[in-house]
Amino acid sequence: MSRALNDAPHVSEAVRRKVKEAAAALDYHPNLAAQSLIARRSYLIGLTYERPSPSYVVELQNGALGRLENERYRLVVLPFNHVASRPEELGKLLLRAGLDGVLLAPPACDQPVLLDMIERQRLPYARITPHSDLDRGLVVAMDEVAAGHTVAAHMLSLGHRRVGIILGDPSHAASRGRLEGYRQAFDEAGVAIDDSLVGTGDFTYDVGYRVALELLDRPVRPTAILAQNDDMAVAAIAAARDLGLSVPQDLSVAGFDNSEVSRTAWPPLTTVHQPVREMAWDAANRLIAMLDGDADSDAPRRRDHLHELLVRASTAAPSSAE
Amino acid sequence: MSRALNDAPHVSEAVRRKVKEAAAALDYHPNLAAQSLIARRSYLIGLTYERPSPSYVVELQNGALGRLENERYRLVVLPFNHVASRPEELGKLLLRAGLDGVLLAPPACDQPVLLDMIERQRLPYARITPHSDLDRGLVVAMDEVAAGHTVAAHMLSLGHRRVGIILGDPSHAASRGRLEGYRQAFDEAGVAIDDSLVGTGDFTYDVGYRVALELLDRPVRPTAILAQNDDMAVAAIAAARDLGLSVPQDLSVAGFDNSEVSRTAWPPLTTVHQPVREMAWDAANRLIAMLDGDADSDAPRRRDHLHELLVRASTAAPSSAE
DNA sequence: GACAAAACGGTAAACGTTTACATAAATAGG
DNA sequence: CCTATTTATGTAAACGTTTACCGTTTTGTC
Repeated sequence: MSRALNDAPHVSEAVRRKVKEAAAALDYHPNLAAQSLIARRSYLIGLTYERPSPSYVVELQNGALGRLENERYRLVVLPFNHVASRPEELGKLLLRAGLDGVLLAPPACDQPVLLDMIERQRLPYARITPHSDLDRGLVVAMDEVAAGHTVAAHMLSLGHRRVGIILGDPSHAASRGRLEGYRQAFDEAGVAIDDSLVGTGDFTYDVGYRVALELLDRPVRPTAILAQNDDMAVAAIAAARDLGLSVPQDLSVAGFDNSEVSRTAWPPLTTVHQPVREMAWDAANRLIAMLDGDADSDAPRRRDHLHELLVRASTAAPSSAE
Repeated sequence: MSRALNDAPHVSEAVRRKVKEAAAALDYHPNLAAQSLIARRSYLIGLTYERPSPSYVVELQNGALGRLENERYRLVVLPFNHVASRPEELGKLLLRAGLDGVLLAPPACDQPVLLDMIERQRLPYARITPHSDLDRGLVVAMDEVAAGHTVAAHMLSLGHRRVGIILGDPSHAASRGRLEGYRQAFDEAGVAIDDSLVGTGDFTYDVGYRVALELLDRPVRPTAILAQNDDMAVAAIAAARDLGLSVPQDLSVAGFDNSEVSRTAWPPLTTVHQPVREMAWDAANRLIAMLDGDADSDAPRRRDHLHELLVRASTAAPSSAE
């Protein structure tokens, strides 16, 4: 009888014990499908991602699993690349997987088509570090402003004053947030941002390289470059090298994302690490809260986590000759 | 009507189309719990592992996912470390997760207690690279003999004749298999294994170091060492360095496993890579075959995959002075 | 055009739980 | 001791599918 197993009221202690003993003796396990059917819940949470970097995927997964541990929920992994690459395909897969909710990491979390499909079916979801539509659904992100502030403050504290900036794609919220953080740090240090030293990239290596060349070609060269992601930062290092400048002696460079390339680059890149595990934990946490109905309606739909600055060999104090 | 959606016979084309259109219009998705209930299947396959190495986990997962793609089955990840570390706990979790089958990677696949529990509940399972009880359940492994052969043949082909061997824990099947492979390669090359140059370790760094010191202390020093895993191989490198020998000039060293340390060691270690992805694919494949009932009863319960030799900087021809 | 056979469509039982409800038993109050 | 109240237990409906069964319609053959 289900009442005994589930510690429901209106059942005597004696019967409860007997039932439980019998269940243990037969090693009986309740049928989850039947429970799901009646509860109208599968107790399955999906996780989609596409990042090729193993460490990212594992961090993401472990974060979510950490929250799901000791819960009834189980984690189903649904990587994007294992499916046709069209968001509609992923959407169908998600909707057919019978999930109670889904965690969306980039790039799935930024597919409006996918979000439309999911919302249409009323499938609860949480987005991890989305780059656009930041007010849609439950969002867990990094505080880009704070991160930008930290990395800029690091450069300024080393003594750099002529600092070049390579922006990412202006349509990305991260790009604007990081720039805002730079601004705050410059303001606090009483240093003005030299607009002629601000170039606009698009997060790709190639464009980053071109912008870096332009910045380094100025009559008064910057002593440091803040790039809004690692790809553009390594492009800046390459550009510097091609101009006969060495990093960090002649030029300090900092990136963003703690990507694989930031570690393998030479010199290794000072960069900002996203607290992936923590964010995934939080995303799972808020999704569960939503599913279990004890969602604070006054809880913010978006939550920002703190970054971590990784100081590596690509930044140093400007040489006194400068 | 379910017959129309499921392309069952005895339903007219017209009705079928109409039903399908209506279903699409309402974007109806069949309730998986109800389907599971009647089919007595959850279409969930579990994956347990404990390896801290992200690349291993991702390879494992991607291999399994690669096979599950386009199947009804979904993959549920159940890492060991996220649970209490006792195998009984993991067993309970597995049995309660309502899985149709489970893929067991080390160390879970080597827990007799766990296997007992799983078998008792008739939960189908496949073991990936088990180290003991190799004839229990469905087993997907690396052909250790072939791998041992390859790495030994590599050493011999470089010209080494006095080759030291550091065995792993003799109770591990891998240890015996790899040694057998060494033997075959030596036989083929017409070189005798010098028993005085064979030491027994236990796969740990410390013991590996001690054994390596002993081997290198012989009056006639070996020019190469075959270690049965990477930890012991890097221990051998350390031992050589402590004796003033440089690798690979004075001593060539090869390991096994392509572990993290084999890449970060200096010099990077020549080692044998397990085809993890491929094995996970195969494990999922055979598990599915079993679940779907089209299991060849004459198919072997164990399958060996081919390794991959990674030649890196720790092996070279013996210096002519030797 | 009649008959057999095949194709089709409707109905209901079954899957294994939970839960609401009804009934029965125990307890308490008058 | 009887009634009112609480507490315990049994029963049946419900969850959303699939499938077996049965009756009806269509098709094909002579």
